[in-house]
Amino acid sequence: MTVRRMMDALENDLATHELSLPDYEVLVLLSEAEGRRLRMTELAEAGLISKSRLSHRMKVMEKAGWVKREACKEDRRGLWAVMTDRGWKTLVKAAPDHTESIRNRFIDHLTVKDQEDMARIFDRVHSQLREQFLAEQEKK
Amino acid sequence: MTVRRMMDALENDLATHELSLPDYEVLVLLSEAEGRRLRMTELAEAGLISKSRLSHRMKVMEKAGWVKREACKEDRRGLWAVMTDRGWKTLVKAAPDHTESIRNRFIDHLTVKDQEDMARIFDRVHSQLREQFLAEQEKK
DNA sequence: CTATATTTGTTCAACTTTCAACTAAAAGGT
DNA sequence: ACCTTTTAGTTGAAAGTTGAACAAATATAG
Repeated sequence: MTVRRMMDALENDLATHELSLPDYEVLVLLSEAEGRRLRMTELAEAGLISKSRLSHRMKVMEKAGWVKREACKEDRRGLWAVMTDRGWKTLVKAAPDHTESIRNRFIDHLTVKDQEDMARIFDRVHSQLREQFLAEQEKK
Repeated sequence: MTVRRMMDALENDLATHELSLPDYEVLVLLSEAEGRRLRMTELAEAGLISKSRLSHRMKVMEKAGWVKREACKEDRRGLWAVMTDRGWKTLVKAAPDHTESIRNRFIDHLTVKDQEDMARIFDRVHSQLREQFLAEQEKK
């Protein structure tokens, strides 16, 4: 419940920049990548979304001009998802507000110790989930 | 990211009972209510979803036989969302597994102190978000 | 080499969610 | 009483998501 409200609030704050949270995340992932580009599959996995969903989403984001898809020479099945300058600018403009809104709604209300506790706990849960996830994949 | 993975895992675990997380939450809310019934609007607000969404979802859940809608005498515009026996049974069957899966994927990996820390932090964030939410509503 | 299996990304159909428009009943104001 | 506004809930179209089926390219095994 808390988490849901949090997400809603962040989503809402991002809307000022005409971005949805999922799209924002895609841009962040690309921005962090070597050459601001990732193969579609890498991007989908990194973003924890399905290839199908990414494919659809890319169509929209491409039309909006934030990204483009480029053929991949090394593997002719593949495509590079590339962030455009326009996408970069949008992200650079949105990021400070987003960070600010996280700060406002979350971090500022915690003591330093709280933050450390959170980090520790999330780390633990995260690695646990990854393990379970991998184990469940195995079975297939 | 951690949160997303967590939700995905829980959703997945619930699928055994043919329930989605949102539907499960609706059932839980009804189960906790006086007479296992709530007015549509109350339910939507409690579940943090839109009335329209609830309306659509209820149609499906009604067809599945978990809930039904009853006319409301006091206010003839209104409807009661009522949990059926069938819904109750489904919930009773699913709940232990769901709890178990939360335990598995989350709680068991935390010390008692971690749990206390989490609770404290979430309480704080939650009440903060509620305040901000209310303040933002005011402006309209 | 060649046949088979796997991987990459897209597409289609079913379903869910959102947003704005709408009906009907209840409340309020004059 | 009468007219306006608000509230309850639904609807329909558009947008988003999912999962299975698919074509094309590559990798693997005999």
